[in-house]
Amino acid sequence: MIAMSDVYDKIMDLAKRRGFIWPTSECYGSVAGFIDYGPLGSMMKRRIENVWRKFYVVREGYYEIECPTIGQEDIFIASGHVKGFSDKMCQCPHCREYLRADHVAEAHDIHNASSMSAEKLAEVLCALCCPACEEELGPVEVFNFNLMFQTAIGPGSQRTGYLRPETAQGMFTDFQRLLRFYRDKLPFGAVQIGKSYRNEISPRQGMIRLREFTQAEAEIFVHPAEKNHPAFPRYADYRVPLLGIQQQEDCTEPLFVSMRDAVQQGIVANEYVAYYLALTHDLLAAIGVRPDKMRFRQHLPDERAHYAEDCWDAEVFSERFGWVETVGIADRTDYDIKAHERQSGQSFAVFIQYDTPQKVNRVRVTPDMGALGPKFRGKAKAIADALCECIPGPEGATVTIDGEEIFIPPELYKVREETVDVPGEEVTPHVIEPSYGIDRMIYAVLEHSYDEEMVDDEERKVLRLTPAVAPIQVAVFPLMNRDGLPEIALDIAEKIRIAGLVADYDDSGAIGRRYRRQDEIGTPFAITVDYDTKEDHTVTLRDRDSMQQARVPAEGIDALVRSLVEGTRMFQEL
RNA sequence: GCAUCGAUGGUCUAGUGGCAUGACUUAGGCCUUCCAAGCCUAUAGCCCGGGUUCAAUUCCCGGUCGAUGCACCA
Repeated sequence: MIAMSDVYDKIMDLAKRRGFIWPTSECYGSVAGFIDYGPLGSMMKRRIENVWRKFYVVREGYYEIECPTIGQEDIFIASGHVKGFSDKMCQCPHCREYLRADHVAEAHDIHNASSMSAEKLAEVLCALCCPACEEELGPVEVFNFNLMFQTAIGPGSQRTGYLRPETAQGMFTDFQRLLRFYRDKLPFGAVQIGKSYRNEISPRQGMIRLREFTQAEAEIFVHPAEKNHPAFPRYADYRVPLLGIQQQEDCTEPLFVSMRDAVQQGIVANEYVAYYLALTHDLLAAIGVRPDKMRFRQHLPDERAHYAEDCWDAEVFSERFGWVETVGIADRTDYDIKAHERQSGQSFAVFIQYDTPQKVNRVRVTPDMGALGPKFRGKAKAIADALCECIPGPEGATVTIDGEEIFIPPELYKVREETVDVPGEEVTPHVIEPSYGIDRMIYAVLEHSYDEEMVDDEERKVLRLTPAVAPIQVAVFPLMNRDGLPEIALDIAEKIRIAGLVADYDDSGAIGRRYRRQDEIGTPFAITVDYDTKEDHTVTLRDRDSMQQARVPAEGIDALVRSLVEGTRMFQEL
């Protein structure tokens, strides 16, 4: 193994040269925080997204939706992004440093700075010194820097729109439609894979902090009192490294426990969260993130959103960036749904029918409108409504209308005690949210797959991508570019393409060079047509990782490669 | 955003106030019977804008991108 000191540089160099990732619009000089996926990168990204779909859409049955990347202001008022997704900042007039206004104040022992208004903060800051240049700040303007990209919808008197900072809101705003789609039953889930946007102040770290990035998010709506995942046994014995609050406080190694134990011991809040911790571990491993470079870190109480019951980040270790948050898994309770109910004025409740209707005794007041009407005239309706809500005493009932207490004698209404059937109840669902950063997953896979080794005194660069995510699954070569070999090879490549795989045909240069080209872009298998092929209709099949070759019949090679790519057969068994 | 440093074909690199090196890669050809062999040929470059100068890739200023530190990271 060769020293991987600057593995990031090597990967980004490879990614640029071979068409995985490019700086965006290079002819105009690029923009930080934006990247282009080249031909191989796009294919790899699509394949990673498809692995994700296999887990969430196919297996979990949470169907995918697709919402606009631009949303109207109400959405983000409800979500809290308009107000909360911004920082109060100011600029030092002396050194022109941008400062977090509340942080400066708090550094000078001024409490509650984060809850102060901009005006109040400016007042407080006036007498304080800049932490950068130590000059007195004096009168400064405190302004909000919102991390959302703002835009205008339509011409003329325009409505404000924002580029979404997360895909999640689409699942919330479509909640009522989704509920009907799933025929009014909990639990159900919906997912979305798409672009999100955050106007980061200073994006660095290449593709780790982007201003436009791809998220894959699932919102799973569950009954608030039923947080046991129906398929929990699937992962009950699955073990993942958990860096809980306790381990972080004690600075100890992650616990390696089964999901069953994690829930029983109260490390993880409930089965749902635990289930998606395990599923995430499973999924990341399936795309090629190394299990020994993965851990799940629980949010500490002060970094967790106040409404979140439990929150974990899947972190992936990078030689360059250390532990990188790649997936967030949170129990967001009913916060989002309640917020959209308030903002939209609509009910997002779910009516849950009981197995058998419950018998409930209750007192029912029936106002005698024939008597109330003539007596109270305009107030009669309000009094009648109030009577229905109150519990009358033996002497009569007292209701309050517009602050005025009115006594209603018993002869103006009837009281009946009755037993009614209550068929069910309305609940506000809780939301379990696994949220994946696709771009970071891609980077992690590239970094964990990159390898160098010496072969015959030459450095061999190889991306050990799992076949499930490799952009090109098989290469087909004629050993010589003559004697009818290219025709046979082209024919094989065509058959493989018909079988649904991406095959790269290459007849240029020495055979070893062609193998190396494919090694560098992670193509797991290569087929070479040689002179024996003409005699006995066999070809060599070469395995990228071992560089071993097997002689196999040309007939059926398409099905064989397909099963190798799908993992139903292994090369070593050939 | 601030400070420091950097930017030469796709990649790595030499060098310069006056015709810009070499290697690798790539493409075409010759050769070649399984892991970057060899030979011939070709393509391709001084980050962008302004200034100084007869002349700027080179010097100066501004910007972009990248690295590092600070700040920021719901």
